[in-house]
Amino acid sequence: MRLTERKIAAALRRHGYKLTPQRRSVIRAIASSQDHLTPAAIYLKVRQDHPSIGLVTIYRTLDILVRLELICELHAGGSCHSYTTGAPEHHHHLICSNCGEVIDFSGYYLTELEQRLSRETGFKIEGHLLEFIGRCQNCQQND
Amino acid sequence: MRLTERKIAAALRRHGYKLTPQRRSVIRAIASSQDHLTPAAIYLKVRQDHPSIGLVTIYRTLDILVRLELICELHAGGSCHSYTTGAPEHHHHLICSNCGEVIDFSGYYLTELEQRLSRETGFKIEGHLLEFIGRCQNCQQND
DNA sequence: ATATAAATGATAATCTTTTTCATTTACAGC
DNA sequence: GCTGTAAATGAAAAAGATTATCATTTATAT
Repeated sequence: MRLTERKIAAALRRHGYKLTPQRRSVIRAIASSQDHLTPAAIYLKVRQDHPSIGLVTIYRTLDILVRLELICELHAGGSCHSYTTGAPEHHHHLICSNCGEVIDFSGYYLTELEQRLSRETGFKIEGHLLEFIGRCQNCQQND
Repeated sequence: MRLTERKIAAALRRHGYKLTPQRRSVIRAIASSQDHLTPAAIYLKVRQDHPSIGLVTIYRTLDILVRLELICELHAGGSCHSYTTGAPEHHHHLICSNCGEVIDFSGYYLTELEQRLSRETGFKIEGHLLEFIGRCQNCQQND
């Protein structure tokens, strides 16, 4: 279950940030997309509503949204620095290497492995990054 | 078990690439470091041996080494585009969020999860990215 | 020793991301 | 509804990161 535009906007306000039309538009761009978008791609989308928006505003908004964990940054498949809508619960991603579609999956926990690592290395584990990359059904057929 | 400078160099040659002093030096920079280095950091290190080396050579060498899977690219902890020595077997990384030390761990397989995802989504899974981030023992003490 | 394809470094071009700062705006409080 | 104020925006430029081009150099097979 992905966060909707409404929920992201509400969370922004709840944290004391102003809800400007530009920010709304950035959120909409991300929330309305099945796949992950780079800052430049978001910029292009948002400019349809706000022709005079600056790329800076995109970067600033993305920073905040990532920090509040309302959107996720993806890494697998060569595309660092691209973003997709967040989700309220702990989850991971499955990304299509062809079309970029992102599927969330939850219910998988790395607690045991985390404990093993902690025990064996003395690390105090703070987080992890787990992403799968593959071909979605659609892209398999059209090959 | 990490690949040594020797092994990486040998593998390069085996794949038909020339073993230049510059490439040797890039490999040494990465292999001799406990943690992960950005292209710029590698550039600085290598310039001690090769004051006239170009940053381009660093990028070109990194490209090749990644493609041959002789070095790994790290993503967790904010530092995309940084590199550490590869390993001959399937493994994952544990990265210190403070000093950047990288620990490899192996013996963990995601086959079951992979099958579940494949079954549930129809994706043909090609690979994955699993990295943990945390504080190493040293950095926990010096806080 | 030599020929040759591959690799290098200098330079410039192209992105991408950050800084700075004057102007504008969302919204809390009245 | 107004209004004051801190926060947000956009323009412009600076700073960083990455890639392209090309003449020169070099590793290595023979």
